[in-house]
Amino acid sequence: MASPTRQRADAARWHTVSQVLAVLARRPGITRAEMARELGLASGLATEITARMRELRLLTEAPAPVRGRGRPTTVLRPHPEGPVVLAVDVRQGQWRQAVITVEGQPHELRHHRHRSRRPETVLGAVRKTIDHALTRYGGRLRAVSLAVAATIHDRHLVQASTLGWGPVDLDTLTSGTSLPLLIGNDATLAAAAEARTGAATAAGTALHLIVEAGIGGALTIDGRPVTGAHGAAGEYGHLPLGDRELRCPCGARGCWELEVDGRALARHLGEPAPTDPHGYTRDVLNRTGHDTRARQAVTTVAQALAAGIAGLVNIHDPDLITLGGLGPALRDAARVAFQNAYTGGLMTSHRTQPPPVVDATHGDDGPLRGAAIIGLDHTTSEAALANWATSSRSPDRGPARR
Amino acid sequence: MASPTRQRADAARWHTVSQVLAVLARRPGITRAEMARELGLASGLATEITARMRELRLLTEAPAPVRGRGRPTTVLRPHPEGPVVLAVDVRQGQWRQAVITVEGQPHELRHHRHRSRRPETVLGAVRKTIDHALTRYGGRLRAVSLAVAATIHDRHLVQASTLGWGPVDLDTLTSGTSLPLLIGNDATLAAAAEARTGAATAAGTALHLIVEAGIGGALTIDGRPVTGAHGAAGEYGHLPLGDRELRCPCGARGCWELEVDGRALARHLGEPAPTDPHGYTRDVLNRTGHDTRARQAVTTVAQALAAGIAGLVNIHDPDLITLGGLGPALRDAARVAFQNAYTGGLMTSHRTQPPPVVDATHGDDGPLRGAAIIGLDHTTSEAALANWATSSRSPDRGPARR
DNA sequence: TCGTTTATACTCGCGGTACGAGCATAAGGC
DNA sequence: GCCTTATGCTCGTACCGCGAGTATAAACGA
Repeated sequence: MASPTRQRADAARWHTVSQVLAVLARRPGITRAEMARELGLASGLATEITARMRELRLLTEAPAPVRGRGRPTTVLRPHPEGPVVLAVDVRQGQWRQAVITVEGQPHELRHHRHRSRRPETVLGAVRKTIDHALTRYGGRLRAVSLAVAATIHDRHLVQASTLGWGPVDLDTLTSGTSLPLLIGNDATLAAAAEARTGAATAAGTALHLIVEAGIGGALTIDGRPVTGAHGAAGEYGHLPLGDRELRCPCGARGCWELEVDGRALARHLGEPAPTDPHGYTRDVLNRTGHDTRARQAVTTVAQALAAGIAGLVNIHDPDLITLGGLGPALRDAARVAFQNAYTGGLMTSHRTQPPPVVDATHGDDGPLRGAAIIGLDHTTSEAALANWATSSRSPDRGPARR
Repeated sequence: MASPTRQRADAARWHTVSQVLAVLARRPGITRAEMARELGLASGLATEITARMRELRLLTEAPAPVRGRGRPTTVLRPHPEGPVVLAVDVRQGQWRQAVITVEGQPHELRHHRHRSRRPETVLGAVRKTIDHALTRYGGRLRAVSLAVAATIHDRHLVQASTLGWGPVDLDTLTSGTSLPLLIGNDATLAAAAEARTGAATAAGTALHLIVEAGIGGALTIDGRPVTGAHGAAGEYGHLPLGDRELRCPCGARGCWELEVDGRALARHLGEPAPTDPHGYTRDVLNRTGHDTRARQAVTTVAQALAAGIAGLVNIHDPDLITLGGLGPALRDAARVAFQNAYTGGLMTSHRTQPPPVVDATHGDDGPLRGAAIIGLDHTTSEAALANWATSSRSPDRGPARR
């Protein structure tokens, strides 16, 4: 079917094209001249690359606003018929979606409430959106990237405690479509978002931790989350930093998150375990102004959080730590205690310049943005670009519906 | 000085050459035909690459022992005038050295006892060896790779408790020579050795832990250790998994290693803290046959080790864990307790197929072999090869002494 | 012993990428 | 209206890797 010439063209090097797209995602609205400087491209190559990418429907060029002397340059923009990715974030109570172009900006951002918590209902709604996107974008849709508040193992959803789900087969979402489905834990993807477009962009190695119902997170190295052998890494809440007498629903004992989230606060206050740990924590935090016992409980929890983070600094040696979810609130409610527990838990060699613990910037959108990033990474990989080129180049088939 | 032609040649792609060397190090004594198959090289390219590498003094070819029909092929061997790396491992009581060719096998392996523990004495002896290697190998010596039993931070030795060293400037080892000096923590490099040529070669993500005086180790991803922002990652012994009441010499509290090494055994047995935790642990292990209290203490320690490992599996999700130092002995002395504590500490999602905990294979040579690997990685990187080519190609200067 | 089979090595032309020199172009500044 | 400045475009060149075709060196078999 494919001629020898075609085959060779498919095997061409997409390295530079991929680089251009990576820079475009990092600096949306960049001009062609800046791009060439950033990548050290000779002007001739810049001409050739942009021409090729235009032809491949990867980007368009618009006249750039003039700045001083010199021949005007152009602004690089996603092509109106270029590849897109559908990012989805499934969490407790609601799910979100966004469509992303090569520029990395989320479009068509939408939130939906779950009609029921049953997996079939939720996944059915997501599936509908995917089908809708397929009819709308056809061959332009290159991947679906899913963030889910659940334990992931080899692309399988093993358990989602906040959703009340056991094992769920996620491949039904794209079965029959030949669309690649990327799956990631929500905290892991939020970490990717912080590392790429959030508070940790300057860090080579960063640790993102999010306190919600439990503690999740991920270590990122050069913007890529460390996902482990089966994509299950990052369950920091289940490191046994806590009281060995306490049994965790995960099956282990002494899990860190039992000392940090709403369950810990309830224990310290002698109240029953909350059904909604997140809301409960907010309530207790609001009481700290006048309620001494609440303040004391929050302080203890903040110390447990800080001491754990210090231990993680000892093993990971990150440039910085980003805190998400309730983390910043817990820290702000007991700043001094937090800071003392943090530096006190560091090895002395880290104490001269302790890695800063900063608030995450993406908030609730972290997982969705992370999913977008991972999806975009996939779509702008050299292999995927070669693939896009073959479907884009043969006008007889067009960017085919699949 | 350099002609345009030369410049362009320097900027040539060393990718394939680097790949060939990587395969050569993984499979010493490989034939040219096998190499071509492994890398998927067309026979024409194999011819061209080997010719170039011969010319660059990167390898030589010798007739391969004949196997069945077909035109005989050749065995690829390091060039007698090819690049070499000096690997050094400095530890308590002694230091070791080896010279490594592109094949990765250590040559001229030597052990030296420290004449005194003073840093000046030890580093002076190492410096002498480096100078000696420089006169012997000249421009062939491309890097010195140092493993040291110490906390490393931004290429600086911060503290070496077993050696009794405070901050030490290591750059004196190569000052004035323009030789690249690579520095790594001993446990980190042992992890690299296990991942590349040891028990974890099949694993994509592996965790290596070594119990000596304290616990060190590293996570490896595709054979590369995760070193953190300043090369200080891997201090697993200083994760606060233990008793918060115990103060660690590192400055923190509740460090894991206080529950696992000789100090823990002494505490459990009501004996004074040992000056030599390693030897003390060996003694206690030898007593377990007849001494019930010793057996009980070892069991407790083995459980602390196993429970910690389980927690690390929860956060890292490795394919497997390699245990070095006293780890295997502790485990073997209380197999059932270890196994129960291990699986008991895992999240249920990891329990169906818990990552195996296996003995490390390199033993005491791990750090030296790891240093060799890192040094070789550096020397066979594309940039370093381009560098080698420029000095190798201009016969007027020869492989210059620097 | 000599053709046949098999596995590998060598030669050569082609397509493709990237570089860089030189030229063209479109703005502001004087 | 020229000069300066910044950028885009054209084109020749070097080099890489592919693949088809050919050559070579061994074992095998009649």
